[in-house]
Amino acid sequence: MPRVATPDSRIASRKLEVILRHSARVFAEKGYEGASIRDISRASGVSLSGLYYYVESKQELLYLIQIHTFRTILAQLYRQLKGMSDPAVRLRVLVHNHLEYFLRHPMEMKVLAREDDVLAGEYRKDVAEIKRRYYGMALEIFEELRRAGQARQLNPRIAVLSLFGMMNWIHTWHRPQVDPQADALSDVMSQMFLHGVMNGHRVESQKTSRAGRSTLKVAARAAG
Amino acid sequence: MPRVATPDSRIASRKLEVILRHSARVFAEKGYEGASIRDISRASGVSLSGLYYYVESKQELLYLIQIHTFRTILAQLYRQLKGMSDPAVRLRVLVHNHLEYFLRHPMEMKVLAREDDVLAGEYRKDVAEIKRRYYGMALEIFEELRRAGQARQLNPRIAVLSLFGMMNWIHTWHRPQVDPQADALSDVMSQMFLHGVMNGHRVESQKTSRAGRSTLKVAARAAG
DNA sequence: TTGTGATTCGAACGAACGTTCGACTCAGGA
DNA sequence: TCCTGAGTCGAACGTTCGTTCGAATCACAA
Repeated sequence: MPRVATPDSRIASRKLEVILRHSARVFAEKGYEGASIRDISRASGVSLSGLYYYVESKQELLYLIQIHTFRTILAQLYRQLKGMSDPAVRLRVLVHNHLEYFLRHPMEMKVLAREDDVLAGEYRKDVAEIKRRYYGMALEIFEELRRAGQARQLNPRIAVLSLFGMMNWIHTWHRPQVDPQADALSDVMSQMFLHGVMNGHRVESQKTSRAGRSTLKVAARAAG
Repeated sequence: MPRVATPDSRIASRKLEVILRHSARVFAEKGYEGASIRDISRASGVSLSGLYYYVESKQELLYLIQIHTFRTILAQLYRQLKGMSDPAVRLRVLVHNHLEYFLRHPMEMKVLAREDDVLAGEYRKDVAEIKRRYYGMALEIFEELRRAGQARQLNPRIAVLSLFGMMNWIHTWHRPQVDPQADALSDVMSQMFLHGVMNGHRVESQKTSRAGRSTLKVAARAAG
């Protein structure tokens, strides 16, 4: 069953699934470069050379983990957005979908967030493309928010990438025993993104904002 | 001059400075594990064995980069916060200080953000401690914001870590030629953190918030 | 000039790396 | 019974890894 070209049919093999699951754990724990094929062999219970029956190289291991994770998240997102039209709700769905998947698959999440630069060639292009599709979805939703007259005049690229930053950084600090789970967490983060942490006070005008900035400038100068 | 215990006196050596600067670049480009001492030797123009006159191990290279960066950021922050009392301004100072340093030292920033788990033993403890101090500063400022009655009832840990997520994620996407510089960027991110991206609409009440959440639940169920 | 400690480096160490190869087992069809 | 192809693995390949060591060079005080 393995040895085929398309990633999806590859994953059809039960044993490859097991290998990928253990690989994700090992990559998450030691990083891609820090993890050795021998570590993965030991963790998955497959002999060193046996791994190469299912996979062409260490890079392909990482590629399969990344591409499968992105595909799944994106497919779930499309399904959940169907029928939703209110931009604010659509954004909350995106956040919830992202966090729900990430907290259910913390190892894959860590690998996705950290091993961004290591893939090369066709692997890299493939992953970059699906990632761009995902980013595009978020951007679209934010633009809808703006068109609906609800979002302020912000650089959309920065707004969306900041949102992803909030979400993806979770892998560095989230402890399941201590921190809120996906439902509560996505509520908080959606609220923060949409309305910030401040209370009833109105948003500063552009003018006050400028004044605030120059305050910083003065402070910086005073501090040397 | 080198071969001394305290990191600060170590950096007093000009040549060690050069080595650390090139090390940071190499670590940023290939990751800690992916980078070899030979890469660093080549980049810094110091022979392979020559490096070990200035440094005990590859780990110490990473340690010196991280500890020096944190020390500098923290010291600058203390200086700039002196005399500022308005919590909102203090927060903006923190954000500006963070981004200003990070965009001026993108390599160190990448190393700090990515190589969080690789240090061991005393190195690890040292870095963890100063990082905790930095996090504590942010937490304090957020609590001031709350005491001043300005911040909503949010889990402070999540709020602060989300802010750091926004800021630290920058290393994955910021292109100096395309994206705003530190001043503009810290304005946008401070505003986003404080007031969110939404327009004049009032923050949803707790009740509407719950309704919003259950909307997601229904959507998730409908989507299977 | 000689001696000394700081600095630099070429060459080598053993260990670990990703990958390959040929042999083996085993189930199922002829 | 024999053959075939999928699945599995031990052993080894050549390379690269972090680190060490002893010798060479240097600046400078005696």
